[in-house]
Amino acid sequence: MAEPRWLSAEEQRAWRAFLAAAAGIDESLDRQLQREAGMPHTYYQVLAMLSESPARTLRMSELAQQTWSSPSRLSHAVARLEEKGWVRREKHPTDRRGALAVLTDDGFAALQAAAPGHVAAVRAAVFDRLAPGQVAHLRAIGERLAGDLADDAG
Amino acid sequence: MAEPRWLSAEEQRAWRAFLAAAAGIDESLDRQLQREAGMPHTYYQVLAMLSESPARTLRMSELAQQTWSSPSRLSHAVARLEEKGWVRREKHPTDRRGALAVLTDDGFAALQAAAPGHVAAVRAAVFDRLAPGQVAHLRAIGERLAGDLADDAG
DNA sequence: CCAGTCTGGTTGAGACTTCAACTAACTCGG
DNA sequence: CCGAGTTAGTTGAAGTCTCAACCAGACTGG
Repeated sequence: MAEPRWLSAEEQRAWRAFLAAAAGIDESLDRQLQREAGMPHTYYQVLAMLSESPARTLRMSELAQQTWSSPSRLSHAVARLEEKGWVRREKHPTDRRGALAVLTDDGFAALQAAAPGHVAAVRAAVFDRLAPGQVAHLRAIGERLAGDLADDAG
Repeated sequence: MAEPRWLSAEEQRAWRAFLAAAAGIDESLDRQLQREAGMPHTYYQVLAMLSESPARTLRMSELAQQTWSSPSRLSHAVARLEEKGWVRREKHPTDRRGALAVLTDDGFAALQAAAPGHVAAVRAAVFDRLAPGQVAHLRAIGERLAGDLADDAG
């Protein structure tokens, strides 16, 4: 275990700025959605992904990947959304282990009702604050950081 | 309530990339710290901020601001850290409402033990993946997004 | 000095997430 | 066809976070 490579001053500043930004954005979006739509941001993402999928249906495992959530988290989330009548579970037609999540009409309506406020919040928290060229920078950086981390056995 | 300004295709891509990146980083750091140091990332930040403060002491309200956490969250966190013997509460000398959080020697030791693994994880998740100029971009973007959101009464 | 208000901080309940354990079903070699 | 290993998904307990309610001390105007 050699001396670790600490962050440079420039990296430190970038890192803290990122942490502050991420915390602020997260909190602001979660609050807005909770207040106006009665759901956390993660649940909104579930509904949004389903709404864009063919037949508004997605297999649990795919939905989990697309919302960057663990199987367990998604399972709990779908259970909650089912109670609200926004999502319904169906059996997978060929793989009998599988489960499908289907967005109900009520769920679609809830999503539509929540969407305008949510985009407005995203604009307020992010895009209204960026200088013109920075959207492209953000995308480039995001895409580099988004790849899967192979977890090295520490 | 006019027609909302939806995100452009470019904004959409940037937004999704950001969400994926933030989710991935968060999960990876939280896991590493939980595994190797027995604490979540938020608690690490508390210890880190205290360690950099004069007398390793900070008023609760300031500590909350510096870790971007609500008073309630911080209060719970400090309670937990107190159980572990890593932080101690003291009374504020002049403002009798106030409370101070003090990093104990054990807490400092725990932080030192956790730090190398944590920086390594930050490097792996962030800085090792960025192209040379992108650290500056990340900082610039982060600083713009970090400012407080005045919450408009929706 | 006192009432009203504001600020600092804590608390408990409920909601969400994680982790580990588990069931069920698919797959593959023999 | 059987058994081992893998994949899909769920569950319950424990941990963390949010929200609203709350207490206590500080400040302000009369």
